[in-house]
Amino acid sequence: MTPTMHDVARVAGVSIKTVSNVINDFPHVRPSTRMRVLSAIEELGYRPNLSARGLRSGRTGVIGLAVPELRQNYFAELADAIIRAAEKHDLGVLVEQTSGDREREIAAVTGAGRLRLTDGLLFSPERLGQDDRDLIQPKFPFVLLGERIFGGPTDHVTMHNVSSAQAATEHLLEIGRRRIAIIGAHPDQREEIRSADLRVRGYKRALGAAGIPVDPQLIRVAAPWHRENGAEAMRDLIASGVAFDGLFALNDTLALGALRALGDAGVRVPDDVAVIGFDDIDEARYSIPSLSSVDPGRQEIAETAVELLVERINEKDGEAIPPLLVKSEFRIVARESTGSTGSS
Amino acid sequence: MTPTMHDVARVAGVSIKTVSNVINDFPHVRPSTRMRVLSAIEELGYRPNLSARGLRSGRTGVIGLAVPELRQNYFAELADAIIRAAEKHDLGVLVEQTSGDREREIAAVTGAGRLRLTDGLLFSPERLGQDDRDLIQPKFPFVLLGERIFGGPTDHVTMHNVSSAQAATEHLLEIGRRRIAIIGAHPDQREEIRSADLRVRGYKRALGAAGIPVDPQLIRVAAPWHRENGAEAMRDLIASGVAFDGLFALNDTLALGALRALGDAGVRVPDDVAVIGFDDIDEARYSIPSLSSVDPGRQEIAETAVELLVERINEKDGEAIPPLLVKSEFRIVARESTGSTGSS
DNA sequence: CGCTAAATATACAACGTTATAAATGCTCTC
DNA sequence: GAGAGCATTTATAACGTTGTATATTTAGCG
Repeated sequence: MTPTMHDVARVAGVSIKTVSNVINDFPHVRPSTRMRVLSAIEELGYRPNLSARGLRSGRTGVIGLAVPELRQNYFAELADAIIRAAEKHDLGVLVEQTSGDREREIAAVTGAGRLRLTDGLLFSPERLGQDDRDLIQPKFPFVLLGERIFGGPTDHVTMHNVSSAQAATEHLLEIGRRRIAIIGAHPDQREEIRSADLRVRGYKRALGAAGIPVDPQLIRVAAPWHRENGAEAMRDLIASGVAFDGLFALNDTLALGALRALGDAGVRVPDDVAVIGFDDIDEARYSIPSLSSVDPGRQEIAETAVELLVERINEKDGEAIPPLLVKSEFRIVARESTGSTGSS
Repeated sequence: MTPTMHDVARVAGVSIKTVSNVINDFPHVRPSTRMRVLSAIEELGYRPNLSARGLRSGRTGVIGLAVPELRQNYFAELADAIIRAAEKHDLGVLVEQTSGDREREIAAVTGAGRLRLTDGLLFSPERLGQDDRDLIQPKFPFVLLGERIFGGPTDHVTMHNVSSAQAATEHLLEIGRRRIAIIGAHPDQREEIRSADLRVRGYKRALGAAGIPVDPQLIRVAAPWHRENGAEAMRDLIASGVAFDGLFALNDTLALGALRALGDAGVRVPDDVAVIGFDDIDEARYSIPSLSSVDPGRQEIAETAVELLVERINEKDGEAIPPLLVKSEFRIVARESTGSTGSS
């Protein structure tokens, strides 16, 4: 039914290997022969069978991307960026959702699941944490994303959590805020390295540098980082009667929920409370008021991650390059919620 | 390096076909043999090579999903739902972004691109329209999504655009609004069947049934359906001085933009203007005020689409079932923007 | 011209799985 | 306890591509 190389070879009057050579841009093919083959391909509407190619060459041209859920804005935007980046390398992306399920995250790392069809995996965990570091011993090209696990044996692309959180806090300090609350800290103090703790550390560092004491009452727990939890944490904070004039929400989704709760309570933003989030999702530009945020360099993360993965895929067995840790550049985006009138 | 069926067969002391039989749950395998094979698989950490399976069986276990962009909330949620639905059928999903590019949409339909590795394609066009119907002659299992093209030769899953838009408009009428504006109509009147026109038709039908004349000044163009365009259309409408007390935005993104512009202009929602959107994206629940919307049955669309595709994939050549058109059930979700205080 | 070397094309064997058909083993029946 | 008939297992041939080794053609040079 669908034509194969044999059909093309027959029509063009050459051997099937010559067809293969033309398709793979091998050097020594006479222009006239190439022509003949190409027009036969055209005529028959031939397309290579990628399964066969994959079997023979050991490459499928597809990489896997394992994320919690696409309905979370941040991951949708990440997936978008990664698909674009993969495209430049002529790679397809098979998206797997782990739904924040521990077992499924483990399955993804161990290469169970569907991912046997892929040349490598980009993995962004949501449940696995630093304690699970030793689970990450993938037997295939692998790049870790996010900030839940550090020091593993694989390449890792992440952001400057501490310094960008510090910069966000400083942004609030610069506009004169002194009682800066934070929403999104993690309840479980045992667990260490994860975005929440890193960002809280940056917050404390900024306060410390400004000579402002840390008030534990201003550090509010919220997990997971969904809108409702941001709203709830803010309602609690307001109800507690603790005074504050600034808010650093550990991600934009929390910030949007908090914005909602502030609005409900009649608190004016940024007049009474200035707010900054983290992630710079599209939505931040359009909320009321528009939300200041930290752009963690998502595009750069995506491109770097794909490039690293491609390198690992192409790596010869011998030349084991040690695992790389790459951090992308961040940038503070000031909008209305911290008193900026610009329309970025 | 990675073990193959031969290795498993050797360890288990059976033939390779028996291993295959165990893996594929073939009926006639003695329990004791099955045990032996399974433990050999376990011991070696064997995983089937999907390329080889794909080559031999003609199935890859992967379907393609072509959407404009995941960063558009609606498509992220659609992709999320589709990946979940595909999982139930043990299928992976390769996501391709067409970026609203005509050529890329055509490439997707004609099966160019990476999609040769897939068993079938779910396609949600953004540029191709009714005029391009004849381009859709896919030579592989295919299900069309959305409402840009009708009457094609393939299965098609879509929503009740007219009646749900009518219901949305009626919802505004029921709370006493009489001057109902609409945002998101398409500028080009030549092109016919597409969400915008269908939804405008439902709007007109509702007004007609209520004996209210259609005021063309209340029908505002906006395209594409992004937040900025919703905001801009609303600013124009306000600036025009035309009186209105209700707004039906043709999707939630437009509505959120409009909400923003209304807020900026000091118009109270829902007191001065009641607003309803369309799509019921997650975000609608958390805007200020929360946004009433039409839930078009996204989950149902996703599940139906995958099921239809699976049926087409399994279809024997002879039994050509005629193309099916399926419309999912919708539901009006009333929130604050139309005066509802419930917290749905 | 004739010889060598390079350029070009070929035949055939993989890759790891599943399908086919045939072989073997087992359980009945009479 | 022999043959029928089914359950179980196997050997072997595909699937469509690319790599290797080899054959053939063309070009270069003295």
